[in-house]
Amino acid sequence: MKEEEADDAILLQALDNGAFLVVKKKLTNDFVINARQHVIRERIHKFRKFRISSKSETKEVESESPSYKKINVTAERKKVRKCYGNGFPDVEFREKERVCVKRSAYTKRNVCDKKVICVEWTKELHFKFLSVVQELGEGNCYPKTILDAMGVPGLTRMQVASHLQKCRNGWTRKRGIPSSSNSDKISSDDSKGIFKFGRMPVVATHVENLEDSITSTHHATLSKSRGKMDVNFKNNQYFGESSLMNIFELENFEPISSLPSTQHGFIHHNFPPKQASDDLFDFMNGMEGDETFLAFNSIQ
DNA sequence: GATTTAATAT
DNA sequence: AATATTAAAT
Repeated sequence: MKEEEADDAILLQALDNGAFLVVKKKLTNDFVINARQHVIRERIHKFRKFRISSKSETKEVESESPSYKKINVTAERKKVRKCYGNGFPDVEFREKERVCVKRSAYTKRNVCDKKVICVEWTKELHFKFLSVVQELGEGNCYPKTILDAMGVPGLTRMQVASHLQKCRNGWTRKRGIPSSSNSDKISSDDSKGIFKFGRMPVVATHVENLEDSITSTHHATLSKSRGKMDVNFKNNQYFGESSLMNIFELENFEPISSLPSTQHGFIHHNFPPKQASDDLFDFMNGMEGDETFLAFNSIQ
């Protein structure tokens, strides 16, 4: 076997085992910078649509690609007004969280971009969810109950509710409720209407789906051209910044344009460039193993 | 008034 | 597709 083929075999094996990032040893600072740029680029991409040009009434989308469109802001405003009414706040503090969540794209200045913080329902988190749900049993699965039982620090009730909704609907958010549910509810016990709320999701199905989903999404594609890039990302969601963030155990971070404020207890939320590079470098070099390739997994 | 849920927005 | 957010229902 040629050396290159052997390398590919190892790479593929690592990817099959769930690695989302494969990096050649020995790490160079160039790589770190490169990786970081990927993160930055994605971050920019994520927020660029919120950037508003103050002069024209168009929302500017700055980019190297020509495929970005300009969006009529007034039309958008109408839409927003329709959704939220006239006096909607553009800043909202979530329950019990110190995280400031900004909503919608309409501030006078582009001073702050907004960040909607999403919880990633990792395998671990979902399993915890499932075990709690099973413990609670049919008829007792309320978002709040589940949330309390789970005991996960930053998690909110709404997030649990959202997840619960998806699980109940067969891992989707499609409209129609399973046809059987109505008849079950009414026929089996109508005295209290107990079955109406607190419904338990169908656990077995979801475990299956989850496994499938995870394994499939973690098959990164090997790039044919070697030497160019040592990182292979399949898609933004699983191989992008959130994965990198997981490595650092960073929960959330702010858009580039927003500023410092190092929260107590949290590692740089604003992710200063220099610091980030150094951290990544240290982290990866500190890893065990002396193989040609080093692979690690975002979901363990 | 708080929570749950379905529906919808992002 | 996955999650957040809203608005109606309880």
